[in-house]
Amino acid sequence: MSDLLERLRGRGWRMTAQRRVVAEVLNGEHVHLTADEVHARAVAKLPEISRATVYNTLGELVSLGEVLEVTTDKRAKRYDPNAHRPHHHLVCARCGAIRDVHPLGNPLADLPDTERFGFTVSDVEVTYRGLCPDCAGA
Amino acid sequence: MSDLLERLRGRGWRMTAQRRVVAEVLNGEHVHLTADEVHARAVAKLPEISRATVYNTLGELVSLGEVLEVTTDKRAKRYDPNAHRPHHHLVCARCGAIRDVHPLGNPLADLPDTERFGFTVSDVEVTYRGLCPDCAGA
DNA sequence: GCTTGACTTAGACAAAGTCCATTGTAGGAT
DNA sequence: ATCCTACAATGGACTTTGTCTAAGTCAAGC
Ligand SMILES: [Mn+2]
Ligand SMILES: [Mn+2]
Ligand SMILES: [Zn+2]
Ligand SMILES: [Zn+2]
Repeated sequence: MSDLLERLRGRGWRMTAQRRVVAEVLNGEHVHLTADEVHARAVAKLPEISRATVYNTLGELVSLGEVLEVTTDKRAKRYDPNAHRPHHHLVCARCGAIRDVHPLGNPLADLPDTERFGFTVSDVEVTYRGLCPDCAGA
Repeated sequence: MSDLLERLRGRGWRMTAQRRVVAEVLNGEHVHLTADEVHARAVAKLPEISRATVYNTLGELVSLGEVLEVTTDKRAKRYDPNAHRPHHHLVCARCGAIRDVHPLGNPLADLPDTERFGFTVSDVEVTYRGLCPDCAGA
């Protein structure tokens, strides 16, 4: 998305080949790649890009609110370019496939005051788990 | 809980000092310790217990359904002895405090068929985030 | 085209977790 | 009570994921 790149340049981001490539890799719907996966795809386009730069760039994109960190997987964080429409995730317990989903209702409203222990609750993260059609299809 | 130990012995678990100590450490409400924290507390009661044994025992307790793995923290998995009453978690974004919570309603019902992509959805995991009273009180 | 501070790099380091060969022991058998 | 043996514990090597740093490179403004 050159949209994204424009926006970042406007925010004073110095444009480099490495950052362009990372932004290109993080493009599309239902994209939830680990840092290593991003690195592997970036290397295919720009062989000399380093792991550290991928980590740095992902971290910056997260700070800037352009990419979300998702932790559906207990092993590695995943990076989600769909940061502008709030959503939750549906994960296949067998193969790990991840889809963006948009449930009805607001789970925040379902948490009664008596269950808040005085916390100021500001956010909720929901992960649905099950089997994808491929993995369920006997 | 000797309840737990009894149940496990009934299932053919060989009872050892190490397993007893790990089970003792995992006792109480709102307990969500990392493996290393479990190890530290276990060492206080049984100095020679090894890290590997703590990991093995926690893994077995999870397989047996007696302990839940919780991943509210992106760093280390946490182990939750409250496995018999389904619940969700409320996490302080600042200090990491974790409380068990029991929301109303069933978030599974809030996911329309059109948002299921053919998945067989069987479970949902909800994490509320905010600030605990201590961290919110400036 | 210079200059310069921001960016990139390779590799060391760290934290969380797994694996394995060896040693120890719980609990049934005698 | 003692023996046996399959199961469990141990320490350390190894892997994975991520962070940090010192030195080299380059985008962009002048
Ligand atoms: Mn997503
Ligand atoms: Mn819990
Ligand atoms: Zn699947
Ligand atoms: Zn707090």
